[in-house]
Order: sequence, then structure tokens, then C-alpha cells
Amino acid sequence: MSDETPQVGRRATLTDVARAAGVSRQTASRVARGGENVNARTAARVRRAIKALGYRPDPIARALSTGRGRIVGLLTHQLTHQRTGLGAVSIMIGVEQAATELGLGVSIATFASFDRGTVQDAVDRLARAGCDGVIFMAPWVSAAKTLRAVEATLPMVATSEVPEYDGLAVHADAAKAAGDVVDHLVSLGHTTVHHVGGPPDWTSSRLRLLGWENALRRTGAEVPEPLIGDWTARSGYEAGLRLADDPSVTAIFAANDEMALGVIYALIERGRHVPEDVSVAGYDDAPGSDYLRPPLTTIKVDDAEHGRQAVAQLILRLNGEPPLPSAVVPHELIIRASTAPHE
Amino acid sequence: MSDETPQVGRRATLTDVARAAGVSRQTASRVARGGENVNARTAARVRRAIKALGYRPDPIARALSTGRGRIVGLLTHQLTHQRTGLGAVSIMIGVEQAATELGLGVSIATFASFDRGTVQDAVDRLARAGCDGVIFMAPWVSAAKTLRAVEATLPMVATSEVPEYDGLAVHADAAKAAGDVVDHLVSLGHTTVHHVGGPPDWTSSRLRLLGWENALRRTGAEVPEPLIGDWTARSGYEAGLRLADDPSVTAIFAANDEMALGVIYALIERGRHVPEDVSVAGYDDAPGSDYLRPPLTTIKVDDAEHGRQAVAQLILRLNGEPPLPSAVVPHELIIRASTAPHE
DNA sequence: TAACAAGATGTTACCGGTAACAGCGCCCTT
DNA sequence: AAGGGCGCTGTTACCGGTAACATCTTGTTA
Repeated sequence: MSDETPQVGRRATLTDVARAAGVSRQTASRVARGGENVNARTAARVRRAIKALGYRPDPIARALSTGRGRIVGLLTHQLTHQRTGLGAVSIMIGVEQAATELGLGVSIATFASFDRGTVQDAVDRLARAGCDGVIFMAPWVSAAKTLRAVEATLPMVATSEVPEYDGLAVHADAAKAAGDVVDHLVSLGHTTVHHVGGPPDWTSSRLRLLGWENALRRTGAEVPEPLIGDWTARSGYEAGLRLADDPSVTAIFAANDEMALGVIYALIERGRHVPEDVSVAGYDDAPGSDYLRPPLTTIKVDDAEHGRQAVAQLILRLNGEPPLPSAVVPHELIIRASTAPHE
Repeated sequence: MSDETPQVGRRATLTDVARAAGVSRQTASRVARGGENVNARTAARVRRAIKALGYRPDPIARALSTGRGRIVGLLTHQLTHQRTGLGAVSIMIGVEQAATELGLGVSIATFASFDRGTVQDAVDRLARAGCDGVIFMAPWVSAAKTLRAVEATLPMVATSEVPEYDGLAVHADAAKAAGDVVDHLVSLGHTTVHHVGGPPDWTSSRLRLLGWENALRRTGAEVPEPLIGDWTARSGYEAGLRLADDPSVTAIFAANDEMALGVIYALIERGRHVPEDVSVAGYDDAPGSDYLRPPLTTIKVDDAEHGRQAVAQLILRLNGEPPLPSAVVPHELIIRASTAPHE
């Protein structure tokens, strides 16, 4: 094994390359980055040396020198339940895929509570870690101030719509999706649709509720008082108990699949059949929702694509280019057996 | 606003602190790190300057200088379904919590397929990003070689047991957990327990199957041929169809909740009641499994704790200290209505 | 043919830390 | 009183890159 075998011993540096190619470090650096203003013959020689030595630039040194780390920060919270969990991990994977494709690293920071200080700590960690920009999974409604504070620290893209915040955000059109669910149920002959919403301080709750309400209004249907859950099946169950004994309830839209599960449980427990007596729809297309009894009508969003689009927007932002106008993640209404014609 | 207001303008550096305190940069550095061999009075002066200027060390510069990045790498794959998805995100959160507590950053890299090259690329990315060590979520059986390759690049802790790999790993005792399920079913009067396993190249499949088999053997029960699924509810459904018509089947243990869902769907479709005719148990305690009909008996593992323990082991490893012997994540059998006495 | 622009390369300094070593004062030995 | 060790502090160099500027060729133009 010769001294120059790649991967053995100390990693090759630019200085090694320069020496091997008989040029200055600076010239080697120029070639390594793309070779502007370098003679073709020289460049070829340097490239040969790079290959022979297995040289790869050290991102840390580069970051120190340029002040830019070529790292995307991922800021997310620690709730582990369904809504956040599975969607979040898919978004993360999308982010990582897109970032890697662009040669960027990904650092993560999480926060346990939604208050300003905690979040700011997390952003600071990312900033100090050399992140050039942040993708912020900020799911709660009153995040506007926090978002502005984060944006002041680092360029940012949010992964949800946030009221009173007009910075960059990539998101699915949750209100439209909720409207699709309502339209579907109305078209099945239901005169109105009841709603079991998520916690009011969550953006997704708010938008799903809004979309539900607007769609009902649009069709001229009565808008019943919504019930509020906390995303868990148990809270869905409790809401379901309250709806089960009201014979005018024939269609229920739960803001996520888990709560839909609880709703169905309660309905059945009270002797009402799904979907014969009551149609139930969810949101998220959680794994397994196709083999519930009955299989659940729900909304599916491509979360990985969500993550990829967020990175795309962030990169444009970092390069000072105008954002893509099309940054809305597509959704799809998946109709299954939990919703059926009324009467 | 004075020049010294923290957070305004350029971040304070060690040089700024040194100048403000009237000492050399080196002394300032010593104090910033803990103040060995520094006069108490001097140290106090430096600390005051640090506070006044809002100085915080730059991890990048430190990493360049020391060669250690104070970053934990998180290596995981891109499958988004249940088993990986939700468990993975919880482990990640645990990792991030523990790392943050220790003042470490977290970088992630994902890989799309299990082949050596792809995984090695991902580790390399982490290595170049300044990670000191890696937590590797390597869920497949034949990973031993890959693990050794990763370990050769960076100190590593795996989050699953891997056959023929004797490096550090933190994991739940999946075989024991599977045994607990079987024991529970046997104690209910079932003469044997059928199994719907996950893909054979997954460690968790293998261990759950092994634990199931051993427990049956131990109790002297017959060991029926296991059926193999792919973690999805659909595959559980298909397995369920094959078991449904065999009257000797009275208890089924599925290797995850999603497949259990499919199994139950098939059984009911074929007119067999759960749990009256057939008991079904799953694994994972997926959100909502408490409001399935019937609520699902399953195994719950504290994934966040899993992540925390992995970090703890990694840190010991990095410091050259002996690993904790107790690195087994506890699990819990959760008994619900999907399992019932036989006869 | 002198002047000058553009291309190619090298030199120097710097990013913000840390390590290694040198120097200085002081107290304690002997 | 000289020597030695210790506590504290400063100096210098280095980590692996990049930016800014200087220098030296060329080829082009007036």
C-alpha cells in the first residue's frame, strides 16, 4: 500500500493536493471549487491529484472561512404523537433528501414547548452549528412573533401557514382539503357534517376547521358547533360519545385519523353503525387506515414532497432569488368505506 | 444602544472578550472552557466580559481547531412506514434531547437502500460534517459488515441488535417481549400461537419470531409454520385470510400493530370473532391501538429512552470509558381486549 | 511599439478557536 | 543565596480552507 492510497491514514488536505500537483494552495482551491480562471492543463493536473489523494474538502474549515456552513437546520418540536410524528418524520426525510442532493448537510434541533425562549435557544443552537438557513416546523397558531424572531436569526422557511406571518411558508392547502371532505359528504346526501377538531392553538386544527366551516356555508348547510379534541383517539372517543345519541348526526369529519378512530369506537359502542347510520372521515391517511373496519375515508398529503419543497424555497431564499409561487403541497381525498350515502 | 449590547451586530469573539477583560486570548479561552490554572480574580473579570458581550464559543472554529465537532450523527433509512417512522422519530427525539443536554449538536443523514455503498456515503457525509460519533439505526439482519465499515469510519452505537456484530448496541429485548406475548396467550388457555412475522431481513422480525418460537418450545406447545408479511396492514390481511379458515387457529401474534390490524380485518371478514374465536396481539403500541375494535394487546417500548441510552453509550465510548451494562430498553406488555381466554 | 486588458498564478492575511511551549514571579528547599 | 517547582499568563503556530490583492504572462489595440 503506497502512501497515497486514498482513505488510509490522515485525510488529504488542499495543501497535499497543491504539493502533489506542483501548484499553490490557492490554485488547488480554485480547481476544487470548479476551476474558474485556471489554465486547462493546470486544472487537469490538479484534478488528477485530487483523485489520486482522494481529497474531499472539509466542510468545517470551509464554514469557518466563508461564514457559511452549507447546512440546513431543521427545527421541530418534541411531541411524538401521530400528527406530528409520522408527518414530521416524512417531512424530515424529504428535507434530508433534497439537501443531500444539493450537497448540504442537515442539523436538527428540537424544542419541548412552544414558548419563545425555548424555541430561540433551539434556533441559536442551529445558528451556532453553522446553519445557513432553517426549516421551521411551527405548527401552532400564535407562532407569528416567534417566527419573526427566528427569521431575524437565520433565513427561514416554515412548513405551515401561520396567521399574521407573511414570510415564506410551504404547506398543503388544509382548508381546501377539509372542504373536499365536506363536499364529498354533502354530495353523499348528508345535510350537514359535524366536526371534531384538534387543539385550537394548532394551525392544522384551525385550517381544517375553517375549511369545514366554509364548505358548509358555501353549500348552505347548517354549521353545527364543533367539538374539540387533542389529536388522540381518546379525545375522539369522548367527542364521539357526545355525538352518538343525537340522531341528526349523520356525518362526522375528524381532524385526524386517530380521533376518527375514537369517534367510530364511540358510535359503535352506542349502537350506531358506520357508515350505515353515520359516515366518518379523518385526515392524514395514517398507516393502517385502509384496514380499519370500516376502512377510513381520509386526506393524504405527500409529506416528503413537503420537505423537498421547503428546501427548494429555502435555497432560493438564500441565493436571493424570488420564491417559487407554486409552493403548495398537493393533497388527495381518499374515499373508503367509512363514508356512505345518507338515506 | 451601546456597542456592547449583546446580540447586536457581529457576534463577540474570544478576541473581543480578551480585549475587554485585558487579558490574552488564550487566557480568555481557558476561562471560557472552565478556568483551569487561572487566577480567581482574573477568571472573574473574564467571566464578566463574557457575560457583558454575550460571548458564546463558535462550535465551527472549535471543531476546526480540535478536530472534534461536538456533534452526534444520526444515521437512519428512509422508509416511512409505521415500524420505522414512528419509532424512529421518537428515537431521534430522545437522541436530540440527550445530545442537547450534553451540549452536543445533532446532524442527520439518511440512506435510501441498505447496500454498503449508499450507507457508506451517508456516514461519510456525517464524518465530513464534523460528527464525533454516530448513532446508527440499522434495522436489517445482514448489516454486520456494514456496521463494521461504519465503525471504521466513526465511533458508533447501533440501535438494534445485529447478528454477528459484537460492537455497541442499545436495544429492547424484542425476543423477550415476543415471549411475553406468547406466555400471555398461553396462560389464557391457547394451545399454541400462530405468528405473522415481518420481512425476514429485518432484525426486529427475526427477534420477534425467535422469541415467539422459543416461548412456544419452552411451554411445550407445537410451533406452527409462521407466515411472513412486510409490516403493512395489507400483508397482515393476506396472512389473516390464510389463517382464518383453519379452526385450530385460536391465537395470532403479529410482529407489528399494523399487520395485526390486517389480520383482524381478514378474520372478521371470514366470520371469526376477535377475541371470542381468535385472540390477536400486535407489537409497537401504535397510536390509536387502544381504540381499535377490539383494543389491541401489544408491546410498548419507550423509544425516546432508547435514543437517550444510545447517546449515553456513545458518549462513554467517545470518552474511552466502559459502556453501561444496562443498555437494554425496557418494554411492557399492554393487555387489551383483543386477547381473551380460550374455551 | 508602447500601453493596457485579461488570464493565470502566487502571496499574505484571516476566519475563531486550541495546543504547545516559553516566561515570569513567587515560595520553598537545602 | 542559588536552584527547583508550581501557578499563572502570554506568544507563537496551526487547524483547512477562502478572500483580497499582487505579480507575471500573454495577446490586443491604438
